[in-house]
Amino acid sequence: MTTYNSNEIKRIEAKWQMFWDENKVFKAEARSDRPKYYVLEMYPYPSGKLHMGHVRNYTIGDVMARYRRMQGFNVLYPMGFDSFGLPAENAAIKNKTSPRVWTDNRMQDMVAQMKAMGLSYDWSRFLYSHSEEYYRWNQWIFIQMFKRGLAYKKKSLVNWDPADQTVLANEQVIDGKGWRSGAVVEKREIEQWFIRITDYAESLLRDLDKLENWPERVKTMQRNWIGKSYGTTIKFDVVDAQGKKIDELKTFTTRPDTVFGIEYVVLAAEHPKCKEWTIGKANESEIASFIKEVTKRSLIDRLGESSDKNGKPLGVYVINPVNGRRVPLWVADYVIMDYGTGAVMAVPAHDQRDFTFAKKYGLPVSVVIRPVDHAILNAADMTAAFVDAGIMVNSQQFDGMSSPDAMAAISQWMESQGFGERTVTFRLKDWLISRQRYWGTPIPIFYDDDGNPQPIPEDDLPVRLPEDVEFGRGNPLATSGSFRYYVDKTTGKKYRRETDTMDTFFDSSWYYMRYTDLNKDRPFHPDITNYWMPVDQYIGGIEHAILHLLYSRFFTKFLRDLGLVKFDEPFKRLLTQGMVLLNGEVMSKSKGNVVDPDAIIEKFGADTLRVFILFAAPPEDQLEWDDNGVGGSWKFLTRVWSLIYDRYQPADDRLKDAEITGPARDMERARHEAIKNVSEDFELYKFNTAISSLMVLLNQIDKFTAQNPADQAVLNRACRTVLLLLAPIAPHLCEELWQKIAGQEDTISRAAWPKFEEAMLKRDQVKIVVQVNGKLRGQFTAAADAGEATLKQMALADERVKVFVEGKEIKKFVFVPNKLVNIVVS
RNA sequence: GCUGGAGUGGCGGAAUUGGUAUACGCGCUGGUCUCAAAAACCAGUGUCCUCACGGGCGCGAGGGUUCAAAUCCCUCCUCCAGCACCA
Repeated sequence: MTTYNSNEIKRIEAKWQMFWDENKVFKAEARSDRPKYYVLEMYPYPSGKLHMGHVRNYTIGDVMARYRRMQGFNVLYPMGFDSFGLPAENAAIKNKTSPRVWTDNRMQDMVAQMKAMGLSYDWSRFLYSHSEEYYRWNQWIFIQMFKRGLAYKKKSLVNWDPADQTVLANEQVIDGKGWRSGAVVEKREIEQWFIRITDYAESLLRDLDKLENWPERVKTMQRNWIGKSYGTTIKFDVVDAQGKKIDELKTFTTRPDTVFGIEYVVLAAEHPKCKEWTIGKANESEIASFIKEVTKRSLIDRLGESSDKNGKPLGVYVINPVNGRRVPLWVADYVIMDYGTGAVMAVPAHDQRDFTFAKKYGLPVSVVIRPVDHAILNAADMTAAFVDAGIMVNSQQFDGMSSPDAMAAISQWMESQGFGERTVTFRLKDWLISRQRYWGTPIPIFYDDDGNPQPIPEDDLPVRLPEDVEFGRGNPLATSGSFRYYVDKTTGKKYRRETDTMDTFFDSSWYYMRYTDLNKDRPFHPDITNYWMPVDQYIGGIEHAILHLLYSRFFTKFLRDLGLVKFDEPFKRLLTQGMVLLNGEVMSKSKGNVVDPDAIIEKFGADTLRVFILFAAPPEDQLEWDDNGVGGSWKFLTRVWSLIYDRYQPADDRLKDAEITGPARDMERARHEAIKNVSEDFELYKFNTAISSLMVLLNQIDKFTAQNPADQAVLNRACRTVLLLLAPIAPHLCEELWQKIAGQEDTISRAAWPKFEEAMLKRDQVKIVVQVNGKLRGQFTAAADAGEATLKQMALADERVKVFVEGKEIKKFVFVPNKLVNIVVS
């Protein structure tokens, strides 16, 4: 017998990886009578090498894919790369190469590692977003959005790095400086491209309810992100110091019950009216410099931990429409322009922010709701705002009402009076997709003579990334001689071209549909895509809970509205795997606490790595790396190897269930139990307990000795079952034994998943546990399905039980069939 | 602060239609084999009392419901994650 050692493993694993590849074992059928199943992992960024997080992600997906194939599904299980993005460009600058060369090399390395892990991808469907065939259709989708008004350009305040000449994301600004250049970042108002995802806010929120097999956590995060709130928009007359009406202003509130307590109204610094209303006034320059100062600070800075609030009175006033009171208008840094209307009615008595602000600037506080259990709430004594529900006071006809009732009554009344309107507001903002960077999909737009954006004709797609560019000084596209102009083919006229590229989240919002049909002449074929989609099982990190998963849902709804697809949610079942930790900390290169998957594969093989990563923790939990645990997984596979080698003997396996008796019957029952447990666990991704069930079965095999040919047949069955159940988890070892020992001709990857029979799980004798007053006092074996009377008699005959029952009155006898009895005594 | 999730041996974790708490694995202890070590194999391993038989106590804390609670209810504590001046 060959021993299962490092060298042997390398030979076996390489052998089967080559076999799978050459025989296209995992190729998905284009059309099939079999039911389809689409398993997908979030495609990775080609960072260089696989880390344990990838290993965990792909191992889970691979087990699901292999399991479904064995169950008879036509499985689609593809892989690709999210290969555009800033790191490639930075690496290219650093290493004096092109982003394309750098990226292609990284991808090649990672594909080799994926193959070494034995992942059963259909490599004929490989894709990557920097291929022209892919980004061409990215551009096409963008144009469809543009044509329908969903992609638009608007001025927006962004982080500008003056050294690198590019816009930076908020995450790339550290302590007010660019992360790479170290230059102090400026705030600039620049025209940017946005996608009107807010048009879909309502359906993105509503359809979360359809996603029964998504983690509650992810759905909650998306709900919070979309942030729907019901409230009232109130219209105020704006008057000057003399009381003359000069304009109107709208505010949004979720607390219409507090309108009688308004003491001032605040505008965000970005609100255009701040400047307009102070032009030519004495405070014009004071206000202008305040606005400049506030807007200069980054959003993170402004809304950070500090609860310090700053503001200035504008010198104009508004009239509260509910009681005719004139209150001052302020500008302050605690109001956000892009939520609601950018203007807020301030009620210091009943909102903590307004309270803090009012105290700081000596503004009055007036109570309009009192606590239910206090007759009075005195504004002078308040140290914090009263934000709970209560009883209305100082609110005219609404006095005495409960504040929740008043909320409805007041908004209704304001609506009938014409100055209020019930409104729904979302926190979700439009998606800024333009980047002043090279390594991304060029936005397919040119500007006509009037400067209006026009789509590049679809015949001219793709808008290719030029190769003859210079890196290191801002966006190479903006300085490229060949790229900057679009030439109309028929007229020969030159137009200025859009030189921004797209956020890579745009690329990743539909790649899962592209896998279903990689034809170069279309993004995908509706019929084929409708066959495969939605993705039945999607697996990825929780860090994408909002961005990627929300954008993908949006794309799906958009493409459905275009009539291209028939489904409206892309991912039926979602699994978010937990992080891999070392000594309680997330593995990261910068911390230097990484375990290299290659090193583990080198020493123990891919199968051991796969077993460990699945066995160490349930997939959604954090996983603590443990070298000893890896040793345990290794030992388990070694036992499978040597035990099956040792025990499997050619025998006549034709055997009727009825002929199986004695210890063989127990062996056979253990086999059926294992099939049941593993199958059920796989459905719920409980791979850790599935493996433990396999260990239990293996222990049973170890204990069982075959006395005759019938026993041997039973033993052989058990051995084959171990291989079949373990095949999705440790495929190389199982293929080898399946062929070599069990003498099977076809690959185990195509073998049928075993079935169990309920009848075989039944026992003739069952263990009955005896409790006295709920405490465990004894146990005995009885015939299955024995009646209450029999069990009572047997329980009372137990010596230990007697001690606790003797001399006492039996008040009650509790009986759980085939499980336990409980004798209740006084 | 809001939202979601979780607290079980020395460790990773099982067990939730209420019914033998700690499956499976790691570690540890003892043993077999060996000149020795490693590997492998066998036995033991919640805790306290007891030579032992056996018993008390044990699933974050406290209470409750029940014949019976890790599981259901109430109050509280701790940890993790996400969001956070959203009006």
